Amino acid sequence: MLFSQRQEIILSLIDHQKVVTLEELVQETGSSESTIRRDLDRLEKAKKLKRIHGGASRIEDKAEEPSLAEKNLRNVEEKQRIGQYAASLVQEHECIYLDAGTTAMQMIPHLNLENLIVVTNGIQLVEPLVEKGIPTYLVGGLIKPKTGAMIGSGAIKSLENYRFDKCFIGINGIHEDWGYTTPDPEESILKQKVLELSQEKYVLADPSKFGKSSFSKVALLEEAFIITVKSKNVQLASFEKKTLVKAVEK
Amino acid sequence: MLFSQRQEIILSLIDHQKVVTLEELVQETGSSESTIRRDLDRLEKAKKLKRIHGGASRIEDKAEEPSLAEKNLRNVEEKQRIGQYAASLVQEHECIYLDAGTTAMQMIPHLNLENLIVVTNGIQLVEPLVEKGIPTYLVGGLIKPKTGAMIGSGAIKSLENYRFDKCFIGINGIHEDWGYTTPDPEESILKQKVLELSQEKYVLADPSKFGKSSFSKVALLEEAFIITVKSKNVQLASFEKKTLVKAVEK
DNA sequence: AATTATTGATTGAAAATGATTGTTTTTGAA
DNA sequence: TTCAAAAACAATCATTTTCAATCAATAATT
Repeated sequence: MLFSQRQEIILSLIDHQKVVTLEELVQETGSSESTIRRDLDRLEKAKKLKRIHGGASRIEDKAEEPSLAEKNLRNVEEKQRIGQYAASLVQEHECIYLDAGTTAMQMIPHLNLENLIVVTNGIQLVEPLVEKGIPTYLVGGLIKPKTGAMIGSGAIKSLENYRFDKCFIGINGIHEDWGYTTPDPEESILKQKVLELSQEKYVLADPSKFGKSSFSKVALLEEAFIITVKSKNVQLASFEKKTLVKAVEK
Repeated sequence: MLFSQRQEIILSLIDHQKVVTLEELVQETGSSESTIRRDLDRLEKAKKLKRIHGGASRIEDKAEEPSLAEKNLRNVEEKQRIGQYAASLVQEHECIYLDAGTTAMQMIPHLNLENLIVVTNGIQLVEPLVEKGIPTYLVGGLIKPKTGAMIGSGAIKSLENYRFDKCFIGINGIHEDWGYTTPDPEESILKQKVLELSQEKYVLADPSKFGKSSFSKVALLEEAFIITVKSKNVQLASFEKKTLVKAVEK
């Protein structure tokens, strides 16, 4: 059996059950213990999993899971800058959509406007919004346990009651050819619907998202504007040909 | 069994019930006492829990303030009893509605069923539900800042996608003549809709609600069953003439 | 054919486990 | 309160499991 086949088995098992024993993997692949160990070594170096005594476990890219609460504290500063700029685009009397996730959440502290209405699908955004005194609508639907985002057909249906002046959505990958992508198809559909319902469309993404592409396609580059921060590691020229890109200073 | 698997069991138990005995953990994991002790040592060093004589307890990080809903700590014990009994009425494969508010929330710890689906309009209920692994749908709509409940026409519309085997709603006043009442007309309409969509209808109310009536009428007494606790201050006879009343022991 | 990469088996070392020990803490009856 | 029995504890040991390192055999590449 080829390494890539085994890798697939290993990662899929880990993905489904969080931890997997060496023995299970030997069973499942028919390979020897030594081989599996070597595979695990490689996959650990590639940061695809974490080796533990007796097997391997899923990589928890965040230090700890504070239940549903705020996590993903990576690139906070960048996200704050993006959020600040994005918030400056919003004007009084507008109705805007904020996507679930940390990036759009960073806009909230800077939303100092009267007569603003916010719609979101992220439970985490509700509390800061309400505390700011902003009238907030939450999209209904099934709750995605990991992220506290609303998804599913109920959420889509729920969305159709609204129209937005502007929407601000987060994204996992921005690729020159493949456009905006995200890992969860359910979320992808929702984002598409939001874009459809909005006059002005903004995608918020820190530089780490550029050049990457994820499983599920949301939209083409030209279908939304991009807000990001300047970074020497990312060449924006090719993206700027297709859409408006605002890169704020660090 | 691998350490990480045990860790998960241990932490989840502690998370749910605050303290856990060594014996319980031995039972639950099938590992020996020695092993569990060592696990607890490790987890204590990692600040994931606090060891106590006989087991371990949750680490009380800091004052968890619910800011959005200053939790109504009145009559907690009574509400717990009511919640416990109400939860015992729920069966597998059912789809139930839980009203926003502390009383219905008290049902959650006792909802130990497989294949249960919960719909709620209370944001506060989401986290405990999700942590229990219960598939949860949140009604969409406008958020009522004080209570974190979803209200308004959007919520009503959002509700119409569902049908419930049972619903459990909280109420502010139960009056012999005026029936069930609540102060907020918006909430009242929502509760009416929920009752309409449910097969079996339960109103949860501690004894302080009896004989009172509030601004907005939800339904007549006979339109729902009542779950409360026994109290010498309340004469239930007149209510029992009109509907089924279950008064659990204190 | 020679070289390189991958594999499975073997080895002693390291880690984890369960049982046992004697000690400390808790409990409850005097 | 005091004291003895019971329960829970940390420390230690022998056993089992898992580990990394090494080696020879096989497959792929040059």
